[in-house]
Amino acid sequence: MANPSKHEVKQRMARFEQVCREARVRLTHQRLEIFREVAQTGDHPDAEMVYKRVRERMPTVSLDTVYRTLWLLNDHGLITTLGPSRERTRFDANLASHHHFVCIRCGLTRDFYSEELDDLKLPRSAKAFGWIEATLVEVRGVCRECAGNTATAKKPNK
Amino acid sequence: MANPSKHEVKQRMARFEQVCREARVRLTHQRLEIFREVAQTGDHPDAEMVYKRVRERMPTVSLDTVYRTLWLLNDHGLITTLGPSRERTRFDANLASHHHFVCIRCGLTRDFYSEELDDLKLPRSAKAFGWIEATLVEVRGVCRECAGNTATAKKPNK
DNA sequence: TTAGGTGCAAATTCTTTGCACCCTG
DNA sequence: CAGGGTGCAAAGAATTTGCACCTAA
Repeated sequence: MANPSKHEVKQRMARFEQVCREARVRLTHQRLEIFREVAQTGDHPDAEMVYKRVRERMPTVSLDTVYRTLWLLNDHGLITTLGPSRERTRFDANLASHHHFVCIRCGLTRDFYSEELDDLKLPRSAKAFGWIEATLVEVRGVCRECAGNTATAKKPNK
Repeated sequence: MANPSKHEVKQRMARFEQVCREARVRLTHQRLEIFREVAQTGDHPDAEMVYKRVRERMPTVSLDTVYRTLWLLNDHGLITTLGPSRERTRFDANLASHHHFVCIRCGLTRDFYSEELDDLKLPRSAKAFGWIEATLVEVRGVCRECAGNTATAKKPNK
């Protein structure tokens, strides 16, 4: 398993406590356990998975607390989401090899092309996971419209 | 707008008709319009957006037909999805710069590190979209377990 | 003490499904 | 003309919210 080291987990927990204190966010048992669960695994669980695992140690947590806590952690920069956060599935008819620019404020996603990027040299650690079909580069940034217009920004999660 | 050229759209439509015929999938008005909608835009719409736009031309389509058709097109390789298809939001406590290996069969996602990949040279076309915060590489492939065990594969969408 | 946080249950939102009728091949 | 495809309505999932009680600071 490619889980973070004990040391790394400790660092994450420390940062979590620090950020919570600075932001005046209460350190409850639930939050502690929910964060610990995400911090100590390398497999990027979804809310349901976190819920199941935390419940083993803390049988009274509720799923809605897990959701609330995960988004809270996300809003405070303690965790991130894989792929576009809180969005529905989006479709793409471009079958040619291409890459994406994604605006982290409004979600705008545009294709771009680069032969150089289509054929990246990958480190051994990446190849070790299995057979590789394709690599694609996701460029995260702020699109021109959002950069020029603060109001375009997505509302933070409360 | 970075939409595909008229010529490109025509090619996509032609491929669509060809694939449908080969797969014995009926070419209905609905499918034609739904595919056209995805094929002619560069903005990666979700099901709801496709529905709204198609309905302007074809006021009787239903949302469920849009869903069914999009997944059908996906299953036949005529379109793809952005990010992990049909999955819920997944969380990640790894704040260090890193990249992902994603198994296209089972969804396994693992981190890997590469200073070289952290600092890719991007083409001008990518920079033109706006301010760039970070780039991350997504390696798509088949993990070792799935490669060795066909049964692990995710069921195709019916 | 006291405002923020939690669990519960109900509400929403998004997506899928069953069924009778319709239309492509 | 036959069987796949569609629209409708209803079911199912996934996620969020209102509220009364609880608890960290």
